[in-house]
Parts: sequence; C-alpha cells; structure tokens
Amino acid sequence: MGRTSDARERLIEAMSELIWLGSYGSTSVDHICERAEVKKGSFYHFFASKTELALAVIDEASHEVFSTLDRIYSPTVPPLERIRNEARWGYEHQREISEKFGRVLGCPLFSLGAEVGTREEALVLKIKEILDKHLRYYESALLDAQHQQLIAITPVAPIARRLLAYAEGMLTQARIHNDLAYIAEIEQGFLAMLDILVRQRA
Amino acid sequence: MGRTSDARERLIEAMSELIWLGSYGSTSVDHICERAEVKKGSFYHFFASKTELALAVIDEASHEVFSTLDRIYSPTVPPLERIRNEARWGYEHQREISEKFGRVLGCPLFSLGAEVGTREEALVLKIKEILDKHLRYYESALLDAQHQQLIAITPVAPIARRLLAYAEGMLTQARIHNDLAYIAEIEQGFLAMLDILVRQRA
DNA sequence: AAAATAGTTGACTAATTCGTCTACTTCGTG
DNA sequence: CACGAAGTAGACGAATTAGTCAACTATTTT
Repeated sequence: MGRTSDARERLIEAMSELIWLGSYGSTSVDHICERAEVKKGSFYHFFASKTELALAVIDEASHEVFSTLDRIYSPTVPPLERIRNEARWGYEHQREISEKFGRVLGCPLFSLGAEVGTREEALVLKIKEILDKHLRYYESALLDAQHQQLIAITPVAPIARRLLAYAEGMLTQARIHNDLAYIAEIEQGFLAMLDILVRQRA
Repeated sequence: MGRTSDARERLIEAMSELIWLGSYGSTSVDHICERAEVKKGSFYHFFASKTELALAVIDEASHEVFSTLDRIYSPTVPPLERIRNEARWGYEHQREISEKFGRVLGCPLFSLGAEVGTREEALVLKIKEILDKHLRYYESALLDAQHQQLIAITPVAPIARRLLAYAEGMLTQARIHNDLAYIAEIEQGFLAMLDILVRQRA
C-alpha cells in the first residue's frame, strides 16, 4: 500500500493552532506547511485546498470537544451540575491553552464563524452544525432538570440559545481582552441565568 | 488651501462596508479603492496604512452608535425600558442593514475584534474601549433601576457584562446563521435576564 | 497671475497568495 | 525482489498583497 505518513495529522494540528492564534485569513498555506514541516506537494496530496484542510480542522476539534461534553453531560450527574461543570471545564481548558500559547484564545469556532460567516459556505455549514449540536447538551440538561422539578416548565430551546450566546460572547471578549477573568465569570453567569428558572418553579 | 475632496469619507464608507460584508483580512486596499472610486495614491495621501483607515472606520462607526445610544439611554426614559429599547432598535437596525446588503451582518466590531484580537494591537485597543463604553450604558440604567427600587441591589458591573456578552453572542450567531431571528430574540433574553433582578428585589 | 497648498494618478516594487506539476523516494505486497 | 501505490520534494506560475513615488491637476491665497 505504499509508504505511510502522519503529515495529514501534522497539517491539521498546525492549521488548528495558527487559526486559533490568528485568523483564517492570516493563516497561509505556506505558514501551515512550515509549522507542520510538510512541503507544498504533500499538502495538496492530502487536501484539495486550504478550505478542505480547514474543514478537517473543524471536524477534528469538534470531535474532541464533543467527547468531553459527553462525559460532562452524563445523565448520572444532576442536570444543573452538568452545565456548571461545563463552565468549570471551559475555564480550566482555556487556562491551559493560554499557558501553552501565552495568550487567551477563546472559542476558535466562533471567531472563525464570525470571520468567514459571509464567505466560505462549506465552513459555515459545518460551524452551524456544531453550534446547534452544542445546544442539544443544554436542552437535554434543562429537560432533565424540568423532569426532576428543579426548574420551571418553559420551552428549553430559547434558554439553551441564551446560555450558548452568553458563553460565546464572554469567550470572544476574553480573546479580545486577553483576559481569563471573562471566562472565570461564565460559571456565575450560568447560575444567575438558571436561578430565575429555579425561582419560577414555585 | 488647495483643492478639496470627499475621498477620505468615501474610503471610510467603502472599507466599513467591505469589513462588514466580509472580514478585515478579505478586505484589500485595492478593493477599498475600487469601491470608493479612489486611486491608490489618494488612499495613501489620506491614510498611512490599511490599519489607519480601519481605525478611522471604527471611530466613525462608534460615534454613530453612541449618538443613538445617548438618545435611547436618555434619563427621561424608565431605566429598564432603555435596555429594552436598545434591543428593539438593534433589531430594526439590523433589519435595515440586512435589506440593504442582502444578508444579516451582526456586529462588525465584535467580528473584527474576534478576527484581529491577537494581532493589530492598535485596533484591539480601540475595540476594547468601545466595548467598555457600551457597558457604561447598561450600568447606568441598572443603577437608576436600583435607585428607583425596580431591581435588587447587587453589583451592576457583572450584570452589564452579562447583557453585552449575550447580545454580542446572539448578533454573531445571527451573522453566522444569516438569520434575523437571533436578533429578534435578544429583547426577550434581556427581559429574562433582568427579570431575576426584579424578583430578587422582594 | 504667481506661488503655495491639497488632492490625483497610475505605474512600479517586492513580497506573498493559492495552487500546479513533474520527478523522485519510500514501502507494503504478490 | 520487483512492482505499484502512497507520499515527498520544491521549482514554478499567475494573481494579489501593501505600500511607494514622481509627475500632474485643481484651487486658494497673496
């Protein structure tokens, strides 16, 4: 079957880091190749275009995140705890990232979406899919909480969207301000946004 | 005083629209010149660099927004109404924009910040300043609301940050999904986030 | 009307962009 | 061990990038 190689993986890793550190636009094929220690020819042997690699990057990153979220949103954990635990994990994760890269980087998916949202249809499609999938975690936890009579019975979809928009907004501000404090605050914000549902229960 | 010209204004307008429609990275000096019907030489007669023009663009845009917010956050309006009215204006504004450009565009400042947050220090500085200034509107309205005993007495800064992060998160998702519904929902989200303070009052 | 000022023009550079192409090397399998 | 598949190498091309520059034009001031 011919020779084997991990160039593909190195390319994904390299572009992932470069997008995160900068942006899609500021990440050139040459830079990616340099960082991955892969030559141009190999790049286009594995990927048809820069966009194709970006798709693989998003795919890879989302699988990692969802595998973590599956753990955090285990039905064995009290539903509101799950949401709280995601906030805590998010902070810890960002803290590690910021130590590794010397900078707070926020949510690469969201920043990327904001950047290429009006172009690069293929990327947007995938990003939308992932954001929507993230909502399912909130929704299922909220439904469980309703079932356990922890919170008031109201439609969960808008609440899920509220949590996600808030978290992404804070993550993006953390990136802009290069300050983990914004991320540290998310847990408290989540609790406040859920607290109203707890109170409405009665 | 030599001849006069509105090329400067045309350049600001052109870059503003191009950034909004695309991104900072996808907006080239040549494209800007073409759209503004200004030649390269004139561009660099008025601005030392692409970044300088971007600064002027942000400045101009922020002045327009703050002048609107000054009106909306008039002390003559009941404090919680002000916040609600901003959400309503925001929707109306975005609706007009999306009609003009054929697409939902969200908050250009936030998208730009997410994109160039790790580079372009000068831009980031200005963006941070504007985001912080926006917080002042929420804070002042919340303080007024506390004084009028409409809401519970708690620190207003975190609440203001919560509102802003949520709104920006929704605006960015509206851009990604090209869907005004996300923006239409902000008013309701604001009310829910404020409602808890109303309830805590007692 | 001469001089000073303000704005315009577009060719030019040097670097960088994404992507192509052909020749080459390595390696698993029959 | 040879053959074919898989991966590597890197020069190349055409387009685009931000920015420069010197000559030119229009307008106001003196």
